Amino acid sequence: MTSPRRSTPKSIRTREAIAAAARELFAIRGFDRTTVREIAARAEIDPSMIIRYFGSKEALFAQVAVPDLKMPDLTDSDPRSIGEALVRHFLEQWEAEGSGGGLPVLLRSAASNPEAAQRLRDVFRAQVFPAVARLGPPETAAIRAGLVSSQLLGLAMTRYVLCLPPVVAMTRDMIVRAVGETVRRYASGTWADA
Amino acid sequence: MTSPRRSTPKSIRTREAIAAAARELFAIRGFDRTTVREIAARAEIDPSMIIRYFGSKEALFAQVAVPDLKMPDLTDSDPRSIGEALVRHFLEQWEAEGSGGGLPVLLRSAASNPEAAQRLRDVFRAQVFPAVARLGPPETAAIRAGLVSSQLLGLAMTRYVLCLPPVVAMTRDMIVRAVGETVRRYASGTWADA
DNA sequence: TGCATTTGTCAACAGGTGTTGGCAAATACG
DNA sequence: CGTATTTGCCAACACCTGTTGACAAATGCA
Repeated sequence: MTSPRRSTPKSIRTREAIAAAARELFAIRGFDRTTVREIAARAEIDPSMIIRYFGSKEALFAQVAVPDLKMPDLTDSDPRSIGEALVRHFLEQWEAEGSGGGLPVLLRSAASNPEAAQRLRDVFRAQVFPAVARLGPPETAAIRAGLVSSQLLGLAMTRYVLCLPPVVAMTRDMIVRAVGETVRRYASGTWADA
Repeated sequence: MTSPRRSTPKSIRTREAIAAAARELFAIRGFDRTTVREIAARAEIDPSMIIRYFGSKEALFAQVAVPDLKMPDLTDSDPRSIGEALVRHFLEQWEAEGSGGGLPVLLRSAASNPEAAQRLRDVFRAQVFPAVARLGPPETAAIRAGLVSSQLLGLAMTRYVLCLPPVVAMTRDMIVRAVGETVRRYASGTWADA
């Protein structure tokens, strides 16, 4: 008996083709409206391969919907510019990975898919919260992070998911200037000032 | 031949039972994850009745997903309080109608359902835009309304749809104070001030 | 009361879903 | 080269979907 061989170069290529096709479709249609057969067609393989490679449609989604926000450490930067920096980073992150990123995938499905929603809450707790916590008093960290998320998530919804015309038409710099100040206020916890 | 009679008291009752059940389920599961049979079970009638009364599942959704934001006219109120007034109105509106309102229904489905998204854009144009337009210079009306929507929609998403713990835990007054200032800035168009 | 119309139930349809097993071809390894 | 293993396609499964039509019961009107 010979040692069982696994993950040959060919299998890796198709595996990534499936993952790429899944990311694109999940990101523009959401989990429910994307069928296994559609993913297979885009990856140019048989639907049954998806099950063999990933086990199930849900498992494929779980492997594909893993956002990495790459949150920067803004502890040492000018407190007046952390808001604009955060917004700019968020926009660049989204538009760079296009509609194949983990965050677009999650945001499309989170409203109607409980597991996607849970995953998004995990992203908040593991990535947004720690980054925002450092920018103000610890006792208000959760609220500050929550408010920052409400604005950034709303921005992503209106601009990329819902495609509200005025928000889509705005340039990146316009958004950075307008929303940056909001995020700065939220992140630093200075909204109670009279 | 006698005149065909229609909309008897009994038919009206079941018709509204179907609509009510549909509103509740659409609002918590979204359009795709809600089945005709589920709606029928909750309304305690036969699935086929839904088709006979409304024509199709999509037509039922269209009849049920008609939000009325009841936007107040804030032209004559104190400019410094319009933000807080708008946020408070938005929160009360949402929590009053519970999960049976037209806006919750739409927001759950808009991310993955193109027709629901179009409907939400219509609500923006017909209700949010006119109300915000009066609160500042006309040439920036679209952008101001877009920014207001991004924050209010993000708030609804994080608090009611995604249920981000810190945002859920905040009291209504805390949200009004923190987010009100943001909405005021957006609505009046004073975010470019150095 | 008599009769047309409506309201409701049941069963079934056609189509699409995720998923499975079998089998031919390609592939890697001794 | 020979062979064990993998890769891929095909057909089919069991299930669920929205929707339809036939028929019985209830109902409103003259």
